[in-house]
Amino acid sequence: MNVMAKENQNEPLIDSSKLIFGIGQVQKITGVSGRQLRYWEEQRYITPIAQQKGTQRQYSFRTLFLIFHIQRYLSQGFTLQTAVEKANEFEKQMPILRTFVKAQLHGVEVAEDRSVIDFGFKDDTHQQRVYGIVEGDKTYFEIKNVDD
DNA sequence: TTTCTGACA
DNA sequence: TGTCAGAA
Repeated sequence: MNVMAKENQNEPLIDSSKLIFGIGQVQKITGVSGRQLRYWEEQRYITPIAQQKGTQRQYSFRTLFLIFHIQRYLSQGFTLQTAVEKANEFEKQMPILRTFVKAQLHGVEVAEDRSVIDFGFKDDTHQQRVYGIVEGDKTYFEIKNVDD
């Protein structure tokens, strides 16, 4: 049997809601120009934190993340409109992925050649256990019977 | 110094 | 989208 490292509980996460970025920071982090950010805002693709008239824009971590992905899709050749749609779609998938991973990630055993991710039992019968194998760039699943 | 809005050889 | 101007 493999000795899995039980390193769950990622509780102490930073309050992403308190992470605010100025337009200059966003430019450096995402590579998106201020001109583009203002244009995207004008097109209502992104929305800075509610501010008044000509004050400096502030972006939430959530928005920074969205901007990052829009830029990522743009660099892949998609049009701005499509990039925005894909970025928003990805954001919808995030909570689903988070929920699944948080519930199914039982442990990770790291090794140089072959790392193993423990996804727990396949089902309620607790007869088989699912493992995700990572060998360099190669990844695949492995299901083992829990025969004692 | 940085950011804001408006404009366009 | 870049870039320049004039102001904050």
